[in-house]
Amino acid sequence: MPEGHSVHRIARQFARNFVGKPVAASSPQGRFAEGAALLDGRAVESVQAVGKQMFLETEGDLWLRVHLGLYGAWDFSGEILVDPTIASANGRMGQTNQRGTDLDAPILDTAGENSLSSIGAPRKTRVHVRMSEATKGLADEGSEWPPPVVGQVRLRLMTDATCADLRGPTACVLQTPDEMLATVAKLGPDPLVGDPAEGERRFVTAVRRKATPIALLLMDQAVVSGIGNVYRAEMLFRAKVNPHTPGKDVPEEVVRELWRDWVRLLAVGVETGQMMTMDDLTHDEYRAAMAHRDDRHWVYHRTGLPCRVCGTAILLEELGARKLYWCPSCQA
DNA sequence: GAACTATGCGGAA
DNA sequence: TCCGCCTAGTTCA
Repeated sequence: MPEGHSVHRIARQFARNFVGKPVAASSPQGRFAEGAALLDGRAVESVQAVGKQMFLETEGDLWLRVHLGLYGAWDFSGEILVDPTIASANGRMGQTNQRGTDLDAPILDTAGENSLSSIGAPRKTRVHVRMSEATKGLADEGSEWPPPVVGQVRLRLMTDATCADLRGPTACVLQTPDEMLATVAKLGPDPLVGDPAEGERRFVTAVRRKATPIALLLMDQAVVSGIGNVYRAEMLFRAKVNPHTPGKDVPEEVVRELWRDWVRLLAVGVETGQMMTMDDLTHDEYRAAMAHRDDRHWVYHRTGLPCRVCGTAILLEELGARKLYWCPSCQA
């Protein structure tokens, strides 16, 4: 479900609230009982997001690899230190509401009064925001500790103050350091991992070597990490590229432009928790666009609606079993 | 309460 | 290329 920005936000939450502390691990649902038993009691040493995957390192050279897939989500509760680089810290991360935002982030106006670039010591909160249907009703029982288990919790990680519940992941496995490195080695560059210039080089090389349509390459996690169906459609529109263009036929300068756009979009997404792809709109224009559900992007989810730029009806087609939205005129 | 949908992906065919 | 995973929100009856 979440694209790369959400996973980076989650990793920051773990960095703030779990790294350096011993963790109690359990699998209330039972499907990760053995893994949880192995993790239980270990200190968390580091956490890292690469693309759509998160890696949590514990003492004893054990790595937890989590991929949220389409449905996965982390719920944080209890006492939470807010990472000053992200908009807010609490609640559900990964799963998003229909507007396509992380539920932990305000829907609107995050760049204004709730400024993200605030400096200073992390704030401490003791909120217990619950957004999903499955977990609602607990907001008034925020003092309960440990939090009651609601729904299918694959893995619960708890320090003495903070609780993180994982539901519905595609992958939740333990790895050795070598296995973890092998997993990362298969992934394309992530703008927030390593040197972005080196990432650009790898991306350009990978794209321009293949005859595969650029729309498929952007979704290929071996080519570039973290881009999902929303960012894919929006990036191609922003670059005015026909989705069917073979990678090798996309001019090198345009490929570089795509990478740099991903660098920008990911940074904004991590800060705000929103996939803000219409950043060149004025504040008022953006507000107006946000006013209607499913109408916050250039082309994503806008089948049949007039293109915001030229008025042509936005097309929907299936490509690689995923829905592709694009403007046949702007992206001719 | 059923049906449908989803920002993903691995494996079977 | 299609299916299944496995969860939750929305829509519709």
